Amino acid sequence: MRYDMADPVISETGTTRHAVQLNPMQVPKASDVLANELRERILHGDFPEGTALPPERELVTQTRMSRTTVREALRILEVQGLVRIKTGRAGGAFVQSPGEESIASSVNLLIRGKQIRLAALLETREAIEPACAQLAAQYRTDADLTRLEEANEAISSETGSLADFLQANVDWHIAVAIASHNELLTGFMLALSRSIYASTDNKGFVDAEVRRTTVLAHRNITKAIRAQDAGAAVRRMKRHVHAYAEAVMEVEDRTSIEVPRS
Amino acid sequence: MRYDMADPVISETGTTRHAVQLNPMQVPKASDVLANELRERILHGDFPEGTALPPERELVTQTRMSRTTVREALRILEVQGLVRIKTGRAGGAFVQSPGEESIASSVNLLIRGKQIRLAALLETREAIEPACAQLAAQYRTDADLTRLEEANEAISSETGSLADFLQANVDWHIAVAIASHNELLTGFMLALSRSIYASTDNKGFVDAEVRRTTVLAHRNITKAIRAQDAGAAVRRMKRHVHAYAEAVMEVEDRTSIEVPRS
DNA sequence: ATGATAGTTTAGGTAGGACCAAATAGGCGG
DNA sequence: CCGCCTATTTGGTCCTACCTAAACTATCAT
Repeated sequence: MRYDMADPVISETGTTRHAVQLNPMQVPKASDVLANELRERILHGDFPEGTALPPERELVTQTRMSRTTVREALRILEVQGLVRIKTGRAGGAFVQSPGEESIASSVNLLIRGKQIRLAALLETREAIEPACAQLAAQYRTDADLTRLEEANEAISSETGSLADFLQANVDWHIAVAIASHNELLTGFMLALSRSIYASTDNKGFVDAEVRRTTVLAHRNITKAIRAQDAGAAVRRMKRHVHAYAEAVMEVEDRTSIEVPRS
Repeated sequence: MRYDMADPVISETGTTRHAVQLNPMQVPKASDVLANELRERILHGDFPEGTALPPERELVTQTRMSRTTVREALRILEVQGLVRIKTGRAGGAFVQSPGEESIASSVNLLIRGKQIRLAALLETREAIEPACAQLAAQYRTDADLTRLEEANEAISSETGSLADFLQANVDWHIAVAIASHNELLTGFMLALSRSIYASTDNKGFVDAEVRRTTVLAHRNITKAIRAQDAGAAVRRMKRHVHAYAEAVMEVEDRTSIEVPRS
């Protein structure tokens, strides 16, 4: 749609007028404006991580906005994980770069809000995690291997409770993601694993048998990653998560899920 | 760590005291408390989508908090995409379920904030998109096919500007994701595509040749999806995005990227 | 001197009131 | 019945005051 200048029009009073045509315009909230400004500056790297923004009352004098508005803006940035706010003297808003946590929580919101099917979660994991394994095999460092081994040990203890097992399970999967050295994938996996963990928790299909198989699969995949055998890592991870998905879906039988709070 | 009750101690004044041991405690902000409460209720489904929360001033009387606090809480929910706030009479906070948008924006923040390498973005896409293609082949509806065809036509016009081409390109990829009928994957792809689009924009390696190849690849993949040939869809998509990634990286030569504003 | 303790200062957190701006509901006149 | 206008509701902004948290400082007792 185009809005052209209209011809001048003479009104009854004789004044020359131009019939201006205005499109419905959006008046952004003051706090959003401030928040956007600060966000851009932060992301642009104007303030290195850890530096403190000016105190609220000074932002007030600088921006000539009310303290309410300034505070709202800072709150927004806090929710988005761009600043961390500390109280007390020498407190204030400290710049930080949003971590995987922020992704995870927003993914969690999506999952809970849209009541995403467990099947979809598992599908997504089947898509992402083999790739993580591949990259992990390529780029893993010694520290990554250590983390994997630790998780493996924790998961192996036959005596642990179900919750312990599931937690160790999640830890291992996260460790693989971290080893991929791809922060995006890591963020996704973090969010996914937690949600899957949560929905698997009360399914109660994890028996001793499942635990043994899981431990074995993890060991083999870890071995492939250590050997930097990307092909094997992909293949085994693919089989592992697929088997898990199948097992879950067998128990599940197409039910809508409940993902508990974060 | 455990905190046990200590034995009673007699102070010099003769008063009987119990040396209570307190762990550093976190005093949550009032607005967070309210926000959490409302969030849980919303996600729990207490308010169906589209219903309006009570007006601010009524929440004030109900919660006995100040309006400032109530407003902050609502603002948080708005940022998280759980409510949409309208002004004016009959306005207020309307419940909505967080869409792919919220994921996309938070992923975008992560990418910009952590200065994620273009290589990592492409890696991630290589991980996700073949899976999208597979699922699309399985679950695509007629509407999905229509969307794919439309994007294909838009992209085919040799006369369009670079920006048009890239936009149509993104649209097609998104269409594939949508066809997968997996909202999580769709959200991821949405975020990814935009960022990749943005960073590819000023690389200027997209010439007529690249455009022809792209169109061709899209056509073939679309065909596979139409024919519900999951295997072919995966294979072709894999090759397509991999080729694209290789081409980009060749031009890129390991440079840190600049992803412009959302 | 030294170490505990009580102020002091600087920051964010909460409260409540006043007023502005947007948008609709509802009444009024044609 | 329709269009206009006003009244009212509801969010947006500002202001001012006061509370609380935390770090610094001076003071006082040992």
